[in-house]
Amino acid sequence: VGREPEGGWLNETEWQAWRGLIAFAMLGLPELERTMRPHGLVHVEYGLLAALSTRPLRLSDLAATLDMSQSRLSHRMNKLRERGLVTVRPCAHDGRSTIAEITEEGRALVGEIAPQHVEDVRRLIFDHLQPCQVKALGEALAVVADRLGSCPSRGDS
Amino acid sequence: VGREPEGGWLNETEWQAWRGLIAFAMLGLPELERTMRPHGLVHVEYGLLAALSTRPLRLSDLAATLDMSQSRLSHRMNKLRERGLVTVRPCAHDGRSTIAEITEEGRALVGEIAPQHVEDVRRLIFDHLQPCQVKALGEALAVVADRLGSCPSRGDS
DNA sequence: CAAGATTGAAGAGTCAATCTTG
DNA sequence: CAAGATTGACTCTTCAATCTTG
Repeated sequence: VGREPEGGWLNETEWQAWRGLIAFAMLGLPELERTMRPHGLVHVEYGLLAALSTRPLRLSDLAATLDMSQSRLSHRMNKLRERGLVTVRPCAHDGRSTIAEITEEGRALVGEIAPQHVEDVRRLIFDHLQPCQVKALGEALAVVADRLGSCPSRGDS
Repeated sequence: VGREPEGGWLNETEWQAWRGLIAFAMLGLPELERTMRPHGLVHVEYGLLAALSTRPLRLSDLAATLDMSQSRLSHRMNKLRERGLVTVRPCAHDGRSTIAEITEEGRALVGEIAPQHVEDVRRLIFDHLQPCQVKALGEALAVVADRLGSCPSRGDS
């Protein structure tokens, strides 16, 4: 925002909360990216591998899980496929769908990165909070997820 | 993250909080961008104009205020200058510095966008929270901001 | 026609290199 | 040499257009 020109449309408390969210976006997220970069990944690619490490997934479901557009997913999957971290095969039941699966190399990379990533998340956020604060944070932000998760405003094109 | 492969390195509560933060990044921020796009701006450019609407600023200070790298600022300022939304002049006291100032057109654009932006922020976050939740959110995230704001890990190149 | 998926172009962000002034 | 600032190359994201299958 920038502290609105003509007085405050957000009160002092709201302003602090908003500043915190923007700080997370402008400082916290780049910090996560810095951990991924030496491994040749961006954060969302790690998310894809982590999701696939549980079980193979339709590309559509994968995109929905990570709140990505299909085209964004497609570009990321191209890279991951070229690096041999995932494989892709047509779905047996629906010729339109594609199933993505993680490879052994992909699984190994996730295993290598995961501890660093969790440590990042702790160092960035949770090391500084009391359990009750974590709870409050989660409950407050759950609204965002619920509200936006079921919104018509998304979609690829 | 993606719910780590081998069990939970984050407990249930932390997981919910983390999910909320990522949801904000993956759903909330793009929503803000969608409001800016019809005006030919990205969110951070609006932030720059909003900051400059208070008073002229050295580019360095502007970058620090918005937690941007100098090169990122430079690229954005090129665009804003070409569109006539800001002007730039050398600093009188230090030949290395540059002072940025908003133009009348820039000020008008901020005035046009600001109400929509504030409404976005309310609709996304604060309309759904009790005052005490806003307070808790702000206090929890203030730690993040403080912690990351004074970190050695940043810098342009 | 709708759903799943891919592609290419344009805009934005990051990094490294560079330039100038103190 | 350090600080302020700029540039170019490369990568990532978005959007619109397209293709295929149900």
